[in-house]
Amino acid sequence: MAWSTHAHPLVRKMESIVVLSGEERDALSALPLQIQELKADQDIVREGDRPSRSCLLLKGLACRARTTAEGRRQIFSFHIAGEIPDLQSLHLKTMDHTLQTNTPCTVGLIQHEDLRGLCERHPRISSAFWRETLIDAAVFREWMLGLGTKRAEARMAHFFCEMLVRLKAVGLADSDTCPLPLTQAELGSALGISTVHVNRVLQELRAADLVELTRGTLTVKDWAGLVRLGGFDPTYLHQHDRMAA
Amino acid sequence: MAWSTHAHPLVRKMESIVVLSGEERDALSALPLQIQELKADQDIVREGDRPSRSCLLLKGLACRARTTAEGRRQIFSFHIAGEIPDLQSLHLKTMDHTLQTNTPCTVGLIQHEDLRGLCERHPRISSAFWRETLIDAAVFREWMLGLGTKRAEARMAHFFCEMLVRLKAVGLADSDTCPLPLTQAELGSALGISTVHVNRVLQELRAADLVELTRGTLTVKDWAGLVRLGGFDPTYLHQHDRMAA
DNA sequence: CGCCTATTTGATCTGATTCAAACAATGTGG
DNA sequence: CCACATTGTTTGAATCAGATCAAATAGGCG
Repeated sequence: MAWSTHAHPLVRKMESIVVLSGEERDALSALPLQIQELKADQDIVREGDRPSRSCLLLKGLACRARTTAEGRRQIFSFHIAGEIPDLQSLHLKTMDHTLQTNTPCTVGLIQHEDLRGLCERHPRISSAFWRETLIDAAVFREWMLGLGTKRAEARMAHFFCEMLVRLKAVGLADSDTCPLPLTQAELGSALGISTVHVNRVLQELRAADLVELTRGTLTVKDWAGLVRLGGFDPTYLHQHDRMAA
Repeated sequence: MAWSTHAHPLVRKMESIVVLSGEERDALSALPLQIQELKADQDIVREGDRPSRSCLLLKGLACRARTTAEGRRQIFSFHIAGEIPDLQSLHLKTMDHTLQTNTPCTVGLIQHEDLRGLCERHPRISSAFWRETLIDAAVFREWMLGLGTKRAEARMAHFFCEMLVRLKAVGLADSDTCPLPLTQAELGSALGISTVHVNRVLQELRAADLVELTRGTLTVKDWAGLVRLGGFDPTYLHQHDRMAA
């Protein structure tokens, strides 16, 4: 049964994307992982690095970000268990941004040569990885749309929608609440607004009885309202056009 | 000699990324293309479509964009000859944005099955395609950084730098001038600023003797100054970490 | 020429930033 | 267990980048 939850987080994640054969599942499980425990706010790979391995996130929240010469930071994406946020380094030698933890994390480092071998022997796994990076890009575009065209409340609402949907997809959220252990400053860096403004917008959303965000937990009180305000349409996450076997 | 300019635009583009064997070159040249001539401002693939082929741009300027429910448009990227802007549709069934022409274009449509066959038989071509989509994503991130953290002048300066560098890389620009047939409205949709503001910022850049932009031609008069203003660092274009043979 | 589209200019308004300070939590060492 | 330091949140006031609205001007082009 291709749908079984599997102990290995990578297998579980892949099965949410593509139907795996037993052999493929085994190959994924057999990937040598160098497990590492990281504290919060630590860099995993830095801009300019030329890494020889990629990082499978096993536990915790991480993000990709870059800082301007003027010291302004933009967070590009957040990443949760099962994802390989720097899979791109398999094909792009030099990191053009930094991958860092937001919370304490457990990661499994995978040698690029192992990944390459896996991709050679299992073209459909290769395609699935490729696909993952394409979805990343789709999320970037969606955020761009927000940054370029929407005001702060809409961006924040959209962001909450996205995180809830993504976390639900991997079983890390129930229908209306999920962990979201971010400071308002981090939220601001992701949404492209100042910390002060994050605070005020958050109060608005609270006052409108759309969401509650306290001590690292997001509670959605009015999903339909949040979706409307954020202009959220989950198509871009491509969760439901799974590839055939 | 792997470096020769090749008649086939796709081969030329690929050779700027990866060193090709003769066999690989032949396989690329042999791809069946359905040539099509398009007028300016025409949709090539639309949001929601489920295309069975991808579009190789042979001539002209195209862009990917999406429009908000409120009618605001964000351009995500521009594409030039040799690129396959919707290569992603090979692995993401449903289009989450629209690909459209900015100028009259010549395109060559490639069946997905042909691309898949090519990728199966030539894993290094597959990797190079993957890599292309990863560079796309890197460009998205760079634009996000601009949208989220930089002011209008810097964004515009950065954009001009990027276009000049990219066009130079495929021989469509000389050292300080390149075609850039965009209206100020289109420029605004890309940079996330209003048309009126585009005009004013453009005047500033002109007054500072950084660039000239007239009748579809960009002339850079002070490259160093433009780079400084835009905070432009071409690393993210990954032009120089070409993959080995 | 007259039409349409693109550019330019001016005046006004507003979402969001900045600066500054108060306040609340959370954690640390004595 | 409290005092203190640190980090995160909240509030207020002033300012600004850029949007919006409206109208004038300038180019193409059939």
